Amino acid sequence: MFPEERRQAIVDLVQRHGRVEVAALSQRFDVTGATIRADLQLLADQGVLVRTHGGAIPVGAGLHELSLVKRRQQHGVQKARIARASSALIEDGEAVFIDSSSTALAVVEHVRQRRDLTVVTNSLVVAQELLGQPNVTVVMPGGTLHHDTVSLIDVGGLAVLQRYHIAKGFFGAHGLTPADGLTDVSESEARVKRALVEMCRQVIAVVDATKWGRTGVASFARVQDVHKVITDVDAPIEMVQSVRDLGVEVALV
Amino acid sequence: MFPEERRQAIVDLVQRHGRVEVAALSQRFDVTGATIRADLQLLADQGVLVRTHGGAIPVGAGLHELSLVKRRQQHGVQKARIARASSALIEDGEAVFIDSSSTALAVVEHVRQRRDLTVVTNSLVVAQELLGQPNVTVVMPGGTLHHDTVSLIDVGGLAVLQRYHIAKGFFGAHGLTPADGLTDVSESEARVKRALVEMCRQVIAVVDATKWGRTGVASFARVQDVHKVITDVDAPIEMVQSVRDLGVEVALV
DNA sequence: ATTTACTTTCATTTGCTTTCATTATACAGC
DNA sequence: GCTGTATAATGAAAGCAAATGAAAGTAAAT
Repeated sequence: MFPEERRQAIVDLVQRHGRVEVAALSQRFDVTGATIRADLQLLADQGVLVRTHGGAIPVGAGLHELSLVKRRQQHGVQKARIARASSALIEDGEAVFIDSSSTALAVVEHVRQRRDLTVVTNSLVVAQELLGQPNVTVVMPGGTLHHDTVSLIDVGGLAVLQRYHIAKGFFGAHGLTPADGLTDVSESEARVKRALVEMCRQVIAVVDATKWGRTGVASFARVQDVHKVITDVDAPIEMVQSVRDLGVEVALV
Repeated sequence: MFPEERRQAIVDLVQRHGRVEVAALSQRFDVTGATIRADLQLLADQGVLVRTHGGAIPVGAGLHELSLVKRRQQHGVQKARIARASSALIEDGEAVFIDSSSTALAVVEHVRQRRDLTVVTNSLVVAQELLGQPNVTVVMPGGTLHHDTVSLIDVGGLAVLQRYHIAKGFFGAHGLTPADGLTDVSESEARVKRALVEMCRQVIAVVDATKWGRTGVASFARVQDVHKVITDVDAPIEMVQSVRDLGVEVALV
């Protein structure tokens, strides 16, 4: 059995059974726990499952609200810094896109002082945050509501955005590597982002240090498609360098 | 059982049962109180529940509660009755439209028990309420966010809905008269509703008694376009009669 | 000869329990 | 209504066993 097959089998098991244990898996596939742990690590990095002590559970097992709150709290300081640096790029009167990642969400808090802004977003949370900001026009694409990310995913719904000229797009990501570019955990999510990357004159990636070197299941932008990466100082320096070598500006805040 | 699973189960319990006790939880999961307390601490820190002496109680999700409170302020009893009667018309597996009026919003509360429902709505509040209902697929049109009604208004964005066959549409209104039909307070709002009336096989107007005889600035449906009016017993009887004379079913609840 | 897949070893971390001093709650007596 | 006391809940600290990640080693494939 190839490692790939084993990993696929693990994914199947965790989906179908709701949980897997390291010990059980190591027995079933006749490998040691260390190997299983490596597999689980890999799959967790890809966002396919969630690692626990002693095993793993499927992604999305937790309430969406829980995960949103959780994600919002994690790395709060770095996110706030990244968000502040990002919002400094926004100019009055522009149209910008803000995606449904938690890092991009943090950008919203800083757009309050801008005037006559148009914010395009597929995130209900972003839209909600901007409600009651009379200086900001919020535009949303149509689509089906995705429970985990609280966002609309449907490429067909993007047609309504055609007439807007979006100056800058702020994209979060599950992972960022020089080779795979920006990646996300689901193909459907990635499909929308891919289309939106096309529509933004400038693509700005907002990713904290933990995202570097991680690869999700679906990529939505190559590094060359990105105009600017905003990340924090903990980002691995050699990876930052190779992204810079590809001609992309990387800001460490 | 993994710690994550236990915590998830605690969240489920506190949501469903309204309260949990440390002693009961520690017995149920076969761990000591100290462990349960640590779990509750963690969940309380995340804002998922509120800690009390001896246990915990649920916390309503921010806007969720807000909208609930708001909704119950005015004509609560009538609206609830109208909503209950309306939701009785919905059948499992259907696609229905629910608009952004407060009366239509009340219908949402009753769709929880339906299976495999598709709800089309341009209201962020409706979408929000249905989040976390795995049995309901939420579809939204694209558009610009209207601050007052918290809804998306943009006829262009409706294209994404073309492929859905919407069985029933529940429309609130600012006013209803035999002559002017259903009217709303803004032309832009009415324009969307007009298009949506076209798309629904059955148009159901949900209006409390105060709406009868009132006319807003823009009408979005003639009385003949409506298949059913659901209102309360306080509706002026002679006006109800003239609507019935036009061949429209009027239910007084 | 080099890469890939895996195992073994081991110091560290995690999750949990137990113990204990402190604090909150309930309620009986005034 | 108040107050003191009994009872229960709490958080902190210490201890323990299982799980873990990192590193070094082994074997097979290319």
